Amino acid sequence: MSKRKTPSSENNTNYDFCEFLIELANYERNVNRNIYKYNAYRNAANTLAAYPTRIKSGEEAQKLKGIGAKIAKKIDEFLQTGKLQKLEKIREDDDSTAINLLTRVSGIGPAKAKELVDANIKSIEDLKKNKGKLNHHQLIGLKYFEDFEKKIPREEIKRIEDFIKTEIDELDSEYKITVCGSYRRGKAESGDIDVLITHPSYNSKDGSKKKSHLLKNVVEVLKSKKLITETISLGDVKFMKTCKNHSEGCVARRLDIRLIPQDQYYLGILYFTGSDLFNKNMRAHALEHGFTLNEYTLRVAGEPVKITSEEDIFDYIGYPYKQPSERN
DNA sequence: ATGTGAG
DNA sequence: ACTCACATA
Repeated sequence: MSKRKTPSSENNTNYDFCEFLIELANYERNVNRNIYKYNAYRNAANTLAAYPTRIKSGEEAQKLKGIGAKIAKKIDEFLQTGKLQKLEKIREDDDSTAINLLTRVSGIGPAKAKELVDANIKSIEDLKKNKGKLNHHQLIGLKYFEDFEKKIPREEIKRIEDFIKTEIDELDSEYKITVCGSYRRGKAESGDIDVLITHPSYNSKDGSKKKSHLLKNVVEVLKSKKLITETISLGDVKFMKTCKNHSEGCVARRLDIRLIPQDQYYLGILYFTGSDLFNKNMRAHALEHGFTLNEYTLRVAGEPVKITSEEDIFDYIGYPYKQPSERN
């Protein structure tokens, strides 16, 4: 999974326009720190992505909501020349490419990247010479810069899954463990490993009770067994770190472990299995039928519905059940 | 309390 | 879209 989101893609006759608009949007956000222009370009891209027919001129596009004279002009230029002067310049610009590079380091976002570039730190090499400017998370991102961009083969995740299940079962057999994300959707490779755990003693209703030890204990075991080698962050419910798999030539991986209250487990699994687009569509369907669906609860008229399986959620909102592999 | 970053 | 963790002030 990459850090940047690329939304509008398939069966979109205006895909090429959307592409350059999104590139411009990212430039405005990451380099100029102008969130308004960013939103304007994103809006325009979404409008064009939803438009059923091929746009033939800027004039035609300008009739659409969110597209004004400036974007219309760019569409004309793109139609006539196949490219944009402005984008060509941006792609050549030193600071702009440096910011795009630095932003690929986990923990470095647009703000930090800009700060670094302003201090004339523009490459991974420069970063290594200026570790003092980085926080804990960013240091790990730098250390494993290459590793974290490598995809994780399905078989490796499977081995890690089995390992975690075995070790945790030994710790406390009442834990339930599910590996979600694209792995659960059956993909041959994934960007990271997303593990959801729950325990019968942890319920969203017993509120104030601190249950963080349930997550910490798991992390401790996996640390002692050398699966977890570094911790990026460790909160009460969410935990991210890197793990090394000895048999895989020591590539560091991102492992994300979340503790979910038992009564919200299936909603969590649904949410973290994705895909993003699938979730979006399913939530939209829920809304149309008077439900609200999020990561934690399914509600009818504000009242939470009791869920005891993933199928339950589909049943309640009248959405045809889809196997994880059909949610791509 | 606020900004940042991740997912 | 929304929430969480962390680092500052």
